[in-house]
Amino acid sequence: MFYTDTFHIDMSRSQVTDRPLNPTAASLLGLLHHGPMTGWDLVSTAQTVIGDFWTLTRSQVYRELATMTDAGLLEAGERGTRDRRPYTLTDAGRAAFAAWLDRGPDAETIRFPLLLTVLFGRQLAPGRLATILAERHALHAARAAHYEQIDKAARDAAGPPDPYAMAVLDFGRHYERAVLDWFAALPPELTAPTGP
Amino acid sequence: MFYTDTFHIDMSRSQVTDRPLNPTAASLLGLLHHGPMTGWDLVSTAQTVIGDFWTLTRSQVYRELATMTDAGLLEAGERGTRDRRPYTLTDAGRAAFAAWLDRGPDAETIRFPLLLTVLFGRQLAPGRLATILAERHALHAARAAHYEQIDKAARDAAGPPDPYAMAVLDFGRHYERAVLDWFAALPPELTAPTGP
DNA sequence: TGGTACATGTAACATGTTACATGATTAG
DNA sequence: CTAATCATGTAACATGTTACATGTACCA
Repeated sequence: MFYTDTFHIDMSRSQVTDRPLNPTAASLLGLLHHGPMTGWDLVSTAQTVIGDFWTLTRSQVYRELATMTDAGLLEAGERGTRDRRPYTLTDAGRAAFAAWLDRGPDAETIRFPLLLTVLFGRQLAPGRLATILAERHALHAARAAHYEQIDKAARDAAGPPDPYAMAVLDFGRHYERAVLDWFAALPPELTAPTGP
Repeated sequence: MFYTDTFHIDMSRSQVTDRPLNPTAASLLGLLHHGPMTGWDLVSTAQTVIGDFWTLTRSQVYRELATMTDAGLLEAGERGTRDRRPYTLTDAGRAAFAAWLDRGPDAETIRFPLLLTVLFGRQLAPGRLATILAERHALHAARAAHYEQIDKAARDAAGPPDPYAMAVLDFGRHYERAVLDWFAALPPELTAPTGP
């Protein structure tokens, strides 16, 4: 096999212990505080809970679970039906998460390809930029509406909402509203369907 | 040497031609429309022109320049003083850039580690989240002020400002203002220095 | 009994980051 | 002539993405 003879891979995995967690791995640990979950569960939970401001893929999740298990931060349970394998936090995992959380966040990275398009927009055919902007605008309007809807649902729910989760949601609302405002403030030269 | 016997690296490089450009590579092509530049020039130019919404590192730039040269999108000039090596757009490079630009932008990715910290904030020691938030707030306030300053300078400059560049700058202003608004709207439970 | 949704994982590759090595030019 | 800055690049690694392979359980 190709995999079994790449010994250095296992070496690097076993060294994970002394490297600081990455935010993706840490998030998985954070989610596992609610109880054992399988990779599948984690992917879908993460998607809904942090998916709006943090992307992760299935592959990544399984990889992080494997390395964190090797590092002793997680314990893999017995495979159940459909090969479901629950992962449980260990004390080391809990400690690693607490340490990560307390270190404070890194700076955010915004990567907004639309701004590259705008910056180089003069080189597009007349009207093409306007089309692109209109498409993007529709997308952000939909997202903004989506957030408002979630916000309303959370407010209408019984009992006081979790202020931490609400703060995160509120960021999404502010962000999308800012993007919409920006669209609205664009000069007609850029948004005119016939081009500048 | 280690490098010379990894033949497959050159293979993958030569296949770059038929894969679509990535936004980082495309941006370099975009910048090179103003004339030949060296890797160093590109790094510093990119830093100021797109650095606020697109990160790139020196290593990345040199790598992209090498692969794009192999793919025929660029032509490497003679090394000048201090080994400065200017890269020039080829017609193929111009065409590749135009095609990339016309395809329209991908969706943006926002990765905001602070939101992870907030989401898991309940697990921090009392007051710690408030401290972190205050630090971040200061940082964003500074950035917002910075943008306003650039905006003012651009407006005061002689001649009409480039509407494309202004639109990009304006996004930065909207974004930072949204972040500041979000901070201001956070509930006291999260921002109280003694913790919730 | 056959299709769809569930579930796990590897392989291969693309992109991003950090650290290191080397040398040229310029200012003092 | 020496320290700071300019300039290029490789090495090593970390992270992110896409495609592929495999099999299970449920439901019509």
